Amino acid sequence: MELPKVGSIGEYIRDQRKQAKISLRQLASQAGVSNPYLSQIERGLRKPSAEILNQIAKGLRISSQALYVQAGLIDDREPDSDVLAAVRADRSLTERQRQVLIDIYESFRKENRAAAPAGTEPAAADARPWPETDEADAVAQEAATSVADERSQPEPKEG
Amino acid sequence: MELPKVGSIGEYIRDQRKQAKISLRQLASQAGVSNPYLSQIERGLRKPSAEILNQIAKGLRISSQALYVQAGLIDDREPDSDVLAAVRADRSLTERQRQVLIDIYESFRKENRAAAPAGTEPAAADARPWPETDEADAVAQEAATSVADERSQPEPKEG
DNA sequence: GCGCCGTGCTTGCAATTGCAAACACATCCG
DNA sequence: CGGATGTGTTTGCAATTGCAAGCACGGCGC
Repeated sequence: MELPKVGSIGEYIRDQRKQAKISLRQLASQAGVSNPYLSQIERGLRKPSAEILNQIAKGLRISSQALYVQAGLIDDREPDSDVLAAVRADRSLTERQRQVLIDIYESFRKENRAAAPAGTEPAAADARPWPETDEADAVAQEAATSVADERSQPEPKEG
Repeated sequence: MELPKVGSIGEYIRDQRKQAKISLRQLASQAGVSNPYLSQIERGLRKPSAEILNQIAKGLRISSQALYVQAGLIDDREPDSDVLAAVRADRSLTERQRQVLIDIYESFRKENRAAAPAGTEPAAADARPWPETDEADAVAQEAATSVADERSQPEPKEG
């Protein structure tokens, strides 16, 4: 149970690198690791240490935690929808914004439930990076802008 | 220049272990690492990998992130606000979806900061990513910690 | 044709991780 | 006293990390 996980982190890194449109050597340079080693990491042949992981995260300009989670190093047993709790508890959001976030989140989960029946992970290896392609994406982007603009009628912040 | 930093993480682990009132061997057993190796880690003679760190965190019943921060692997002041932490930790999302949610959330907050600077914060961009309102702050803290480690957390060791 | 620069991959190799076994030192019990 | 049993530590050693050097393939200018 040790190598398969490494594979996922490798795929994830490579995916993110492709998304950033940079070469392996370039990322290696920015991350301060050697090119061949990064190559091996991406192909799941090597298991990078936390330090290397952190460097790569910096080179990719993504959160180290995202990488750790992907590497299964933070995957404690609370992967579920604490997101909803956090969103509901976030008072810096207007009611409308909150509802949008909840809506989007739930639509995502619904989507994933349909795609991945039981216990299977999404794996994030959709090869489809950032641009909107799915319905949910488009909806989300639209909702984000439209609702964000709607701040002109702020809510009383405290019921 | 081999292990200057490691000392702090070792001390931290030993400190936490003492606080938990368990022996070195006991923690080693619970964490699934060898006793001598844990001894060396605590004395800063060895630099544990992320996996080992994670296992030790589990053995100590503390959040892995706390250890990573101590190890200087996250010291990068990553903006970890409640919702963001929850979204990042949610493994039921694909990376794409995660990015969308994060993006939307941040755009909301940005809009709100521009619209209602509830307290006139000068440059909270680098210091504390947390909200300003006392109430909101408390709630957010609660949400964040509950997500970060659902189990009991005796003392987060204020840093 | 040839050389040059760009990509990613393979190959040894020093340095390090992480462990099993054994050690030193206490404490407790016969 | 002799011997368990507890603590943390030291000592080799296989396995692994991470790198420098070099390889193979491809595109571009001459």
